[in-house]
Amino acid sequence: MANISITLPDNSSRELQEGATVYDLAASIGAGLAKAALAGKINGQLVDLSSRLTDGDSVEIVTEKSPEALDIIRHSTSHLMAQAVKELFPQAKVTIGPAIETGFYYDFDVEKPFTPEDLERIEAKMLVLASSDQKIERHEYSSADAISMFEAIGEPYKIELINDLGVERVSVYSQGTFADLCRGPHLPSTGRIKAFKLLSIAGAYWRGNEKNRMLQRIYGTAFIDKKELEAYLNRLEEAKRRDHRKIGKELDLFSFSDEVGAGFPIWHPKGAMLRMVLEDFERKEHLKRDYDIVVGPQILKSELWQRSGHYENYRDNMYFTEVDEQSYGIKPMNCLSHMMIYKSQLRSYRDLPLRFFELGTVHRHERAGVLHGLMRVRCFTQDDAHILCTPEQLDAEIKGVISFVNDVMTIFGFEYEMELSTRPEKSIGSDSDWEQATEALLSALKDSGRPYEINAGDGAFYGPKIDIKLRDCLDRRWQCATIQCDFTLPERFDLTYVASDGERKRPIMVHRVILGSIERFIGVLIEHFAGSFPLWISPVQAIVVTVTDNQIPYAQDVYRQLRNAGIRVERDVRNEKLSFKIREAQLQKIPYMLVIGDKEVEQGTVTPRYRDGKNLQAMKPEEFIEFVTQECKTFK
RNA sequence: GCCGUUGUGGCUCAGGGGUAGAGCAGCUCACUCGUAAUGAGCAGGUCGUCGGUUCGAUUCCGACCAACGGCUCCA
Repeated sequence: MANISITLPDNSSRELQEGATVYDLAASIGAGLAKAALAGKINGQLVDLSSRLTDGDSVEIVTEKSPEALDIIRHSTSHLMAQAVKELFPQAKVTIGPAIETGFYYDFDVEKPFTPEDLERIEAKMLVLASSDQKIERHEYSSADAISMFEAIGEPYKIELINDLGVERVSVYSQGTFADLCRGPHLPSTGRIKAFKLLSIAGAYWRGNEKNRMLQRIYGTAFIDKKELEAYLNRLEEAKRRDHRKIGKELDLFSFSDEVGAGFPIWHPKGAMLRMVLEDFERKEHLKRDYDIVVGPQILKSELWQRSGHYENYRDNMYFTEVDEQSYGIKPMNCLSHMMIYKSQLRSYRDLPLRFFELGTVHRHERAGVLHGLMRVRCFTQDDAHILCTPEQLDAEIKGVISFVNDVMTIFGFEYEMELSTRPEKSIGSDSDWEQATEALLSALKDSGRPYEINAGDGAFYGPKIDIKLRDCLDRRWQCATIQCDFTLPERFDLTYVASDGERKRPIMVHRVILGSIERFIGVLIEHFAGSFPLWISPVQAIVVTVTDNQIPYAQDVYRQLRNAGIRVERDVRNEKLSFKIREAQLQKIPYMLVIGDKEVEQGTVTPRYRDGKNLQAMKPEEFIEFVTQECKTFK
């Protein structure tokens, strides 16, 4: 029999008999590797261990340590789940079941939705199937054969998928009596699946289209071993503990009320204080960067929204009101009044760029099912600005915004990623406008030296945009900042400036937010810090705590001094045990507890206890004021 | 908007066809006690809303509202 030559990742080569598989290659290298092998990579393409090699292939063995391992394990686990579901619910129709970032899911078409008890049964069945270590085999068929096969076993969704694929041949993976259309690759046998858990049941539309039938999706996750699975499940628990809705209630920051309406947060004193600190910070930072602060009204005539195109494209998300037979739209965006400010006088190229900043509160009628704590609400305040500039200035302005975002995210300690979104199907504006705007954003992204991704077709209807997603301490991503180019609104509103040659020219408008919305950003902050905010943004920075009633007059005096100095301080002079008061302040995550007993009264000091349990040296109240002031200056 | 789950005093939750219970918080009293819960007593709910079934519903059924997990959508 002829020999073939295979190249390994270290560039060494190996001779094998013709017809050898990836597994044979692993076995020829060593028994240990053969045992650890999960899949292979031939010429960069992920394949099964059973794949045959041909002469000249370069091959890599995928083991648990390979970055691709997790996806393969999860994908095979989703098949295992489908197998279990088919055994328990033979009438269920299988659809698709991919690996995702945090695990996997599989969508089924069933008459009756799954119950939590079903989930337990399915998981138990999966354990049995895994321990029986069934071989997972790949077979190739012509599309026509595959279709008749799936017709015979009554799987219409698979037939639809094959028809849409429009290819000659398809692959089918089988394990036991279960067979599924799939590109693969998969683990060699079900016994290789060692650590998984089914997590939740949800409705999901076939092919993600809400006009299609709703399927039942089961989410699960799988890891290389039990230890990693446990670590992940612990992280889920930690995320639950940090949930901003829970902490928001515990720290008395905000609430929602049926009587007020869904999606309308009510800001309690401490939450409002947190907002105020952020808003003051933003005003200062914007003034530093030559923005002008402006203010527009909450409602504007409907005719204006018609002119802007919002009425046409965004009406379903808007609230309207009518007074004296005049219809008004409650603003879902702040751009219109900013444009009217621009239009209020004749502008020269010497005036540009103009940067109008507004902490603009907007209302958007989001669909009922999408609301989520502070992350998705119907009334929120954007740190919104519109930059009007010449085409020549666009590049520098966008770069300026990106550096602004970077400065702010560094202060809060967030990592972030950038994405460019291009023209969507439903849009206004000419092709050339879109090209020019997209080009400007792209060049700024390239110049930033940071990695970025491209989301084709995900732009706003009036222009392309850069979205900035920050990562919190649990590695979750949140859309906050966005920079949107707009060639359309200046056109619609006939915005002009007089250029150096005396000609009237059209400015470009850039819509941008840094934090995004104060509401969402606070939600992210709460979860990131688990409610233990840095001193500079803590709504309550310190609390004066007395040991007994004897110290009340002095404690009041200290409280007054701190208040007058602008420290956000509270006092707890209740007739309670010190340990009880410390406990309450601790649960409120107040950075400093200023303990006052007889000793402090005598010496005219306070003893600050940080919320991590450590005491600072006893110090004079004015020293504490100085200390807090300095810390806040450096955003600690 | 769609699928599923849930909805009991301020909070966390138990209960269940015959007109409601705990802990915490609140209030009162006693204790004046130095770094995560002092003790005793009191008070507090038309069991999300509106209909239906029933001699009788908070408990069963339906609609609506809201929250939660997703889908779709988005700052």
